[in-house]
This record gives sequence, C-alpha cells and structure tokens, in this order.
Amino acid sequence: MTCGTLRHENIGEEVVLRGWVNRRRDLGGVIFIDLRDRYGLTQIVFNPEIAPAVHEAASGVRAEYVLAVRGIVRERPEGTRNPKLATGDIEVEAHGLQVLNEAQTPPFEITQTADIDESVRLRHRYLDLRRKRLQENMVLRHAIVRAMREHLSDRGFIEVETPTLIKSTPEGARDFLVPSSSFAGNFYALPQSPQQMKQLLMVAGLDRYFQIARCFRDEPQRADRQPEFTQLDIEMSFVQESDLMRLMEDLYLELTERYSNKRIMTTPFPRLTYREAMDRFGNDRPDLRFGLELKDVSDAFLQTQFQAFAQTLATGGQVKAIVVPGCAGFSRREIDELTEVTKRAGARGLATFAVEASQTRSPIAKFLSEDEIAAMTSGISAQPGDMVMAVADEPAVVARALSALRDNLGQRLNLADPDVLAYCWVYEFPLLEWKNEESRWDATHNPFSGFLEEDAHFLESDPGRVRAKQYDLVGNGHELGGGSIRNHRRVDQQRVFTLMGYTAEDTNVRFGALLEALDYGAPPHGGIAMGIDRYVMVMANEDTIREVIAFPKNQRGLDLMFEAPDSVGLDQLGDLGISIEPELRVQLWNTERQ
RNA sequence: GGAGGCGUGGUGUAGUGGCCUAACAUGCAGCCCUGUCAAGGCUGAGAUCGCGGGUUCGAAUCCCGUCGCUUCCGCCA
Repeated sequence: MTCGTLRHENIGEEVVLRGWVNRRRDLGGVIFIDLRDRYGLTQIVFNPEIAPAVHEAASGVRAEYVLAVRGIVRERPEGTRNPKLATGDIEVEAHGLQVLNEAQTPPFEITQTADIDESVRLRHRYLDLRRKRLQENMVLRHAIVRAMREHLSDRGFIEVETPTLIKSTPEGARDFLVPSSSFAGNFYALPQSPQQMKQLLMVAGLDRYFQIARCFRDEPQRADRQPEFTQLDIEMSFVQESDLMRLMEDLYLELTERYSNKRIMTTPFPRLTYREAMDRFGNDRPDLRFGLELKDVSDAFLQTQFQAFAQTLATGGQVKAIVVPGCAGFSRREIDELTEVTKRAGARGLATFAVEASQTRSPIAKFLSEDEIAAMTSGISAQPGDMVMAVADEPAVVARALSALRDNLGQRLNLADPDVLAYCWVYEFPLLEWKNEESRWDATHNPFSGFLEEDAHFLESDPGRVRAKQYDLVGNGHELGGGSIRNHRRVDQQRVFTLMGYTAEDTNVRFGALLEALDYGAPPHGGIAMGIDRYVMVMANEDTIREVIAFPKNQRGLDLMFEAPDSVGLDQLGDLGISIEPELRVQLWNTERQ
C-alpha cells in the first residue's frame, strides 16, 4: 500500500501507510498530515474525538518524520475533496501512529519548488532526491534506459560488460589513473569509452553489441559534462552509416513518443553534412528549432573601401550575416549585448544594419557605399523591418561568433519551442584536423573512424580534405551521440595512424591488441555511442545533466556529499609507491560535520 | 589557462554611499484555533551582507585582492 494508491473504492478498508510527513496542518482540534512517498500524497486525519491518544502523538510530529499510520479509508466530507490530489476523494482516519524516525529540520524545504543553491542541494543530495523534480527525473531515466535495453534486445543485440580497469591511451581526453599495490609504479586507467573493447567484440563475431557504459574523462566540467557519465554504447558488424542511423532513428523516435510530450520537428531526421552545418549554422550541432541561418555576404564587399572588411577578405576571411526578421528596432542596449556575445566568442565586432523602407541604418554606413549595402541586403533577401547582423573574420571565428549570436537570438526571441524536439544527423566530418600546438594531424573524432573511399587519395596529399564515415545525432542543439564506421583492415588503420605521426612502435604500444586483432579476420563494423545523461536532460527539460544524475559532482568535479576526492593515508600511498609533492598536500575539505 | 554572472538570516529574494539599529516571503519555535490541503491569526528567535584590504566623516552598496558557486571559450580522440 502506497500513499498514491487509495481511491474512492477503498472507502471503509483498514490500511497501513508508511511515508514522510510532507505537511502538517494543526487546526487546534483536528490535525491533517499529508503523508508522502514516491507514489503520491495521502491526507491523514487525526481526530481527538475518535482516537485521542493518536491525536496527541500526532501533535508532536514534524516535517519529514517517517510515519507508519494505521487507519480507515474515509470518504471526504462534501466540499472538502481535493481535485489536485489523485487521492483527493478520500482520507485516512488515523487509529494508530508509529513514528519510525524523527527528522531534523532539513536545510531546504523538500516541498519547495524554487531554485535552491546547488551546493546545498549537492551536500544533501539524498534530501534533494526526495523532491518531486529529481524523483521524476530518476524515473524518466530508468524508463528510457529500460526501453533502450528492450529495443535493442528485441533486435538481436546482446549486452556485454567491458572492464573498468583498462590501459591508459594518452590520446584524447586525460585518463583517470588507478594505481594498484600489486603493481606499484604502474597504473590502470578508467575507460573514456569502451571503444577498443567493442571493436574487439566485433572481431569475436558478437555482431550486435550494446552496453549501458560508464565513461570517465578527466576534463573540465560543463552544464552537459561530468567526469563520469553514461553512454548507450553500440557496435554492429557488416553495416554502413545508414544502417546505424536508421537503427538509432527508430530508437529515438520510440523514446520521444513514449516518454515525452515533445513533438518531433522532422522525420526522417534531416541529414546535414558537416560542411553544410557549418555553413548554415556555424556549428556542428545546430538547434534546428529555428532558422536565423548564416549567409555569406562576402561578395557584396569585394571592392569595398572599408578596411575592416577589405582586409579580412584579402586574407582569406569572409563576411557572414544573420537576418533577424522584424528586429530593426533593437535598442542600443540590445545591440550592445549582442555585440558582447560575439566578442566573447572571439569576433572583433558586430556590424548591424537596420533595414528600413527608405534606407538602411548602420553605425558603419559611412564606410560603405550604398551599392554595397544594397547588394548585401538584396543578396540575403532582408526586408524592411529586419535587422542584419554581420561578422567579418577568418571562417572559424565567424562560425563561432555567429553561432553564439544565433543561439542567443533564439533564446532572446523565444524561438526555440520547448515542446519541439528537432533531431538531425550531421555526417561527413573531416577525418583529421591540424593541431597547431603539436604540429601534427589528429583525429577529429576517434582515430578508428574510417574514411570515404572517394577521399582516400587525399590522405597523404591533403589530409584535411578527407571526410570520415562519421555521424553525430543532434537534438535541439545538443550532441546526443556520435559514431562511425571503423577501419577494419589494418592497412587502412595504419595509414591513418601514420598521418597522425605515430610510428609503428607507438601504435603497437598504444593500440597493439586492436591492430593485431584486425589481422585475424575483423569484419567490417561500425557503431555509435549515445550520451544518456544528455538525452534524459533534454527529455526532462533540464538545463544541466546534474539534474538527471543521482549523485553528480559539481563544476570543479568535487563530490560535495562524500567530499571526494580526498587525501589518503601515508600507509596507503606507501603500498602504491606514491609520494605527494609537499606543495600539493593541501586540505580540500574543512567542512564541520555534526 | 581565459572571459562573464552571482555571493545579504536555514531557504528564496529586496536593498547599489547616510533614511540599514538591514526589509520581505518562506522555514523554524511558542501560543490560539475541530475540515484544512501553499490552512489561518498572534508572538518570537535567527544575518557583523563570502573573506581580507582600501577609498570616505560614513560602505551590504565604490575600488583592489582573494575564495566559493555557476555559465561559456580553450579542452572534451
């Protein structure tokens, strides 16, 4: 029996309910207590004329006490029913009360819905988890993960667990290292993902694998990044990009339909090449719920006398613009704020043009000819009443600045409908990118991604041009997951490693097991890894993944409840052969616990 | 590593140079109250305004530094 089950038809039954005191209303005579558990609220009545001793006991009860109440389900008197409660037609007339535990006044109100300082919430996460918001998020997360398991199991996938103690591979994110007393001086690493393991499962012939996999990356936190997070990890043999996309599309359609009230914007999910996404949105994970696309207006200024534009164009830069419909009347303050947004993203400035029927007003109008301005506005079909906002710089900066501007405008103008989920695929990412600091090519995604056969001849001559068989699923501007078709022949994999500057010795040390396995009849295979935390966050309309993780760490990666990480004793360190530099012997925690 | 925002009773906020002896709501404590459900009424406790320094006759308020939280960039194969 729970606090959410009793209804009209239970009237007259004797029941026992257990739960927490949500609220107590002591009217002097009769006392009402709303008893709460995961399933709901039930009003308990303590009537001094029916059970005086029980009533007396109830007057000492406080919020969050844990009670067991024995009583009889009664119909509520006419006019006192509560339509806001599922159990609002009835109440339980208490005949017995047992206080299972008392409770201190909590540091924040369990029933409060307003935002509470997150540090306080994290320090007492078990109380935060008592609140409706997080309980609903946990239930949603469970339902989604369960549906993922069922969906894939029904299609012949098997769930395989892979180890958490593995070998460090210094590529990509920083590893969390784990020492062991058996091998003092050597370290395991926690997996950044089960990437190599799942590929080896394909070599093994377990052609459809999935796992709800915990991944660890020792990198700075973000609203959607935690040092440990969970992925739906998938790998399949004998497939192409489109097979993976279709599989995930089916799954995410089902999840969205079953577990949210959101309308899917477009099905099948639009597919954008990386190039197209960058051109149109300046971003490889565009929020497609609204337009405000980027337009290249460089052509209008090829002959311009305006130095800022002319010089940018002469040095391989570009001028791109966003047309903001109906916003010619942006205030000075709004324009300043938007300029600040683009500046923070690296732009030197933001050129604005308020298009009016008779003229176009702009702070830089005096530097430009009327023809240039007209060529620009007509080229992008700006109408009277529109605001045109432009950035001139090298392409990467333009993309970053206008993408930030676009997101800000979307928010500011309420263009992103929270009831819509706009999925899309972004594919054909570049295989490699040039790392200036290291003076070498590096994988943009993971080093095992295959490349398009038609681009293979560029591999040595123009590596930046080679497109990978790689795809990301994007939803409402969040990267929900990504994957690729892998190199299943050693020679191809070796070719990529060589480009990345690894010697045969390097690759043998780092990826020896995988490379060797490719020599033993590795089938063509590919896969994808979907971020579960991020997806649940989107489905739950939360702004951070901390709201969908039971015990998250804060932005610095600290666990405020358990107070981790923490120093350890010298004896423990001694077993591991580890000594700590004196300047690092700092006390992280000085909380006084009761 | 860099940039922005925030920091005032337990919680959420107001106060942006003197009217602050710091306000409001909620929570908490006590009293009153027999049909409430965000119960109501009365009374009360509770903050040296993150910390340190400075400017000023005077600082929650301005300046500098510092710490914490948070968002973003870098980073995240």
